Amino acid sequence: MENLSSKQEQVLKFLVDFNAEHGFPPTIRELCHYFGFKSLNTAHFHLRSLEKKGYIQVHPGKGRGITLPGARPLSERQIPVVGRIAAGMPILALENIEDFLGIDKGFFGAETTFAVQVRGDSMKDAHIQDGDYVIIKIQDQAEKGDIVAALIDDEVTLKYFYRTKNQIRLESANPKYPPLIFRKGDPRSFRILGIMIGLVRKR
Amino acid sequence: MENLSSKQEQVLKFLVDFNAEHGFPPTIRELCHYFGFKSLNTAHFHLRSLEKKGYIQVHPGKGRGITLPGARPLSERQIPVVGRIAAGMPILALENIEDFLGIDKGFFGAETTFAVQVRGDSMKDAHIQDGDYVIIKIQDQAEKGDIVAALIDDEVTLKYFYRTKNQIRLESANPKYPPLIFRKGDPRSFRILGIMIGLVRKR
DNA sequence: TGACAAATAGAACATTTGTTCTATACCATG
DNA sequence: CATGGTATAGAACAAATGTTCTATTTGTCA
Repeated sequence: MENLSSKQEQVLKFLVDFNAEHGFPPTIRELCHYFGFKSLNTAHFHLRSLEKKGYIQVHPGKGRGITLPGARPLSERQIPVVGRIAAGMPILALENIEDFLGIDKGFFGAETTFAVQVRGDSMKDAHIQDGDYVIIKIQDQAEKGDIVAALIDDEVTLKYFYRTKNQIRLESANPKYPPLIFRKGDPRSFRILGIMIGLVRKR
Repeated sequence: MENLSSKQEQVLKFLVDFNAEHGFPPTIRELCHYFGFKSLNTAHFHLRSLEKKGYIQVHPGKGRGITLPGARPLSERQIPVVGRIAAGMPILALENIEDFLGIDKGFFGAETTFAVQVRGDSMKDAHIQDGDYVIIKIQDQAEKGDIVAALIDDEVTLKYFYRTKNQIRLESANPKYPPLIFRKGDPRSFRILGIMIGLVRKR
């Protein structure tokens, strides 16, 4: 992105601050007033410069029609909670999404993430409780020892991942549950959805 | 807060969505258009109702002058991470705040919250790991069995809380650590900061 | 020095946007 | 049945806001 002059930076900062405080952007006149400009055109000019450099979006003719970066639809900002995944569906198909967590994507350090709510105590030795939301970074590869979300038939499971030459082993973090072993030709469909990068617990 | 009629809820949702998508609130006419209202007054009326019930703020005379609930400066929206607490300081004094978690206050169901990052394994049987952020709702009372954040001298500690007639007992969730007992006249200063209502783990 | 971008001023004008007043209809509740 | 909250329509008007055009100043860079 092109660099900003110091004045332009000040203007951008004002826009961001104003927006954070009021919930809507300032008018051109408010901008003028804040900086003591005596001409509307001065403010207008700065807005156009900022737009040309890609820092903001100006919507001609609309009052307070300024879009600042970071303004995206809620559904693109929050982490979706995925329930049962219909066979063949992409993970993030709307049909699979039960809810959203009020947490910015990116908070956990990855943009393509989803969450699953854990049921049962099969991961208790990894300090994952019944009801916890586990944050999964979407990727189809995993390293040994990763906690992965895997899709077995149309069920999402959370397990430790291990692989040897000719088999994949999924282990629970609870000795009560036996490991799941997949060899070539296993009739169950199997797919890695992603690896665990975080956890959220309410209560 | 007063309850909303279903129509009012729809309007509020539209306001929130519109704002998230564009970065500024809609005009009354845009509201009309979206819902197919044929009179400006219909939209105007809904805005006033929502304001009366405390869900939004309308700024008379200002174009797109609607402030939605989540519109506050970042520092007022995010959960502060508190480190060491200087003696006598209020918990949320700036001096005590190390960082912010990119999570809306209120996500965990309480407005006055803070987070502490857990060190050590003293709460491991409660499925709380070294490095986890524990979300604390600020209050100076606790019930037996609550996990509380307590200030002992100027150190923040996380423990199970129990009290009997004449003593307070703080237990770890790890048999390795002995309980802490407070009786009247204990030379250490003691204060409950709040109770645990959530947890966030990265990695 | 000439060219050019950044910054600013002033003013007229066109649009967009909010306000207010008057009415009507429906529904629940006492 | 009267009352009050919710929901809606229509219209005239007032205020807020964006647009555009013309100029001037200043500093940088070739």
